[in-house]
Amino acid sequence: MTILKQSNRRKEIVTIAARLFKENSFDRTTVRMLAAATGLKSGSLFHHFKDKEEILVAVIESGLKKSIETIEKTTLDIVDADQQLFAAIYGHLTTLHNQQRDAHIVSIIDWKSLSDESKAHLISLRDQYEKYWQHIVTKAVEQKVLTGDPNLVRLFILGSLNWSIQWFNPEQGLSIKELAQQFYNSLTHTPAS
Amino acid sequence: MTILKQSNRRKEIVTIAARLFKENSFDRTTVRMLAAATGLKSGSLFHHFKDKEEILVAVIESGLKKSIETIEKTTLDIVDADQQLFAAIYGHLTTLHNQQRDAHIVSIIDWKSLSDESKAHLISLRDQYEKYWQHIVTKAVEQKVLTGDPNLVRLFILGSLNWSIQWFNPEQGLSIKELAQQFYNSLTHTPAS
DNA sequence: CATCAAACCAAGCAAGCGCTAGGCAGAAAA
DNA sequence: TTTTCTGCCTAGCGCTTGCTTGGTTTGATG
Repeated sequence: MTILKQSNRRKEIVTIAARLFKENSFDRTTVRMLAAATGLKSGSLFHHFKDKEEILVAVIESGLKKSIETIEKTTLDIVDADQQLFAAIYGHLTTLHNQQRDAHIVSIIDWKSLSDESKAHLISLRDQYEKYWQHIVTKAVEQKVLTGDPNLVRLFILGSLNWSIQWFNPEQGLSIKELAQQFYNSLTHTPAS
Repeated sequence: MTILKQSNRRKEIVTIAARLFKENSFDRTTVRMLAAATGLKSGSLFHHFKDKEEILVAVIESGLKKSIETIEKTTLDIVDADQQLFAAIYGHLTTLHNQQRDAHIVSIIDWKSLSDESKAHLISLRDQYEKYWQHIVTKAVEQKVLTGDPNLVRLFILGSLNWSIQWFNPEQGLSIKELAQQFYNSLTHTPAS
């Protein structure tokens, strides 16, 4: 609201902050660590952000926006419910583990560190993202690809995917696409090829 | 190592700490908050624990032990793979959301705040718990109740269940048992009754 | 060249943090 | 009765934290 034009410097800081927040969590990342990583002195950060929390908000916001962008691009022009479901799974795992990964991961982990005001703004973004999922899951249930209350099924699936940040490492073993395939198969009871 | 006999006072502190850690996270819970909640002065806590991290370790340990106890009691004498799976799901959700809930939740959230030495000890406990799950899932796959690589399927399921701490509230709407049932149905594609 | 705002630095403050040291009361042990 | 031990308090130390203040550099613009 204050700074309309997102300066490049700001974006750089957000990118670096996302990485540090992911590695250490928000609370354990000090402004001095952020300063060192960005090549600034600690005080100079507050020229770009009014306080530390504003950095976190910017990080989470960027991650959520990227996720929304991804799910729009990769699912909106698919007709079949099962293919659409797979695309959504693959897209979600990609934003988590690969492209822009850091930002989305932070949005999953550090909600607790946010003040109520900041939360309200970000929750509406998150809701927007989940609406896409809701639509996809509902269609999949109607066409018997999935079973159960769409609302709960959506929560089950997203939880499962989000949890992968705890154990999945794309640099060893499975690729992201393979993981998505395995996940889709288990979910829909499709036998392995 | 120092205190072999677990004093009652220690257990009380662990219980209260579990609640606070869950509400605020470990990092945002100060020793002064712990002291206030236990009715002690902040310094007195260190008569029972050598440092703050030892309190976290004790909390997580108690939560994991409770989970192991629960899965043993509720699944070990069941023969059918599908019933065993349901019991494990129900048991896990129970330790998360009801009985002793705070402790297990903390073990899910606050791994990052642990030093490497503390982690090693707790991971072996967690592995022990997951071995039970591995066994149950493997059997379920063999009997076509579930589909896919048992290792991955286990991670999918536990992730999904753990994620429920982000959105599920047993005091409004669904009961824990109903949630478990819904989850089981979606997972196995069992049509709703 | 002069101007001015944006971007940064140097220095440090106030508050809060985990934790320690030393002492004291009361019960148990000798 | 004296000693010992446990559980707690009082007081505060040393350090780190997020953030502020006042001044300096830089680069674009008239």
